[in-house]
Amino acid sequence: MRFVSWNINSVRLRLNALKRVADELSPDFICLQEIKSETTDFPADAIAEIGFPHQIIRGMKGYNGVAILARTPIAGGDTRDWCGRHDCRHIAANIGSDVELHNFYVPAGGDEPDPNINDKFAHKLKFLKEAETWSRDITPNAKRILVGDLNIAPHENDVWSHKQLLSVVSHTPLEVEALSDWQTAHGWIDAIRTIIPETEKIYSWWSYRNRTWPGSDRGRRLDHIWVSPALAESVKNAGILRDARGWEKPSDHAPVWADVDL
DNA sequence: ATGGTTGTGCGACAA
Repeated sequence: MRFVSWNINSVRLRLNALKRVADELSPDFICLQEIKSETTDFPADAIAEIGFPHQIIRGMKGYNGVAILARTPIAGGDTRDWCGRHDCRHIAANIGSDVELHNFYVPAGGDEPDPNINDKFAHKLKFLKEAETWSRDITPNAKRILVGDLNIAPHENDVWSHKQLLSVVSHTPLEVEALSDWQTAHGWIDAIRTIIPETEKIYSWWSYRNRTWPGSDRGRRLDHIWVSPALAESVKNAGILRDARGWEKPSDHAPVWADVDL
């Protein structure tokens, strides 16, 4: 089964790009973040025509919002609010008989990497801590896939310059540690890095704010696909559709994908 | 050090 995770940055604005992702990657499941659409305004029919009639959507006006798209029937999973907010940053589905799929959109965290003066950064850290606790409490042996825009690039080769980004939100040691704690709390395995070694620089996001694409390639790997220990040996391939960042009217994120034997 | 761009939706705010 092929899984795609993509921060689409407005689903209504990028239906054509979504179709292209579906055509070029032929995924079985697509997890979207930042759909920026109320659930009632979600372009469900158009996406059904692309080949994904089965949809679980959690949207709100203007901001955030996540969705899981599937070719075959799926059931709504165990989703919840995080940090006591109804801000549509997580949705889950039960796929097949014994697999959970979790789709996350972690808060970006603002600009200042100090939780004492930046509420957004404090929110990000709290969210990561709650996700860690959740990961420790869920049953240990189930087949699970966790994807999303986690808004953290953990490794040196997940950013264009480790040194220059050490105090930039998304790559600070505090966040990297919090992400690592989340990951180890359940033994989550970084599927993309099981295929593409940490010695190779790979990115999934390039800022709109500087004209770095594709020239100077100042990217970060903010988007992730993790699998539970039960699926450790089941990741067969993975990658990032870098080209999508160069399409007309692109999202600032490229889709990431992984093939998992279920 | 600053500002750079995009999206929602029509004024900021978030990223």
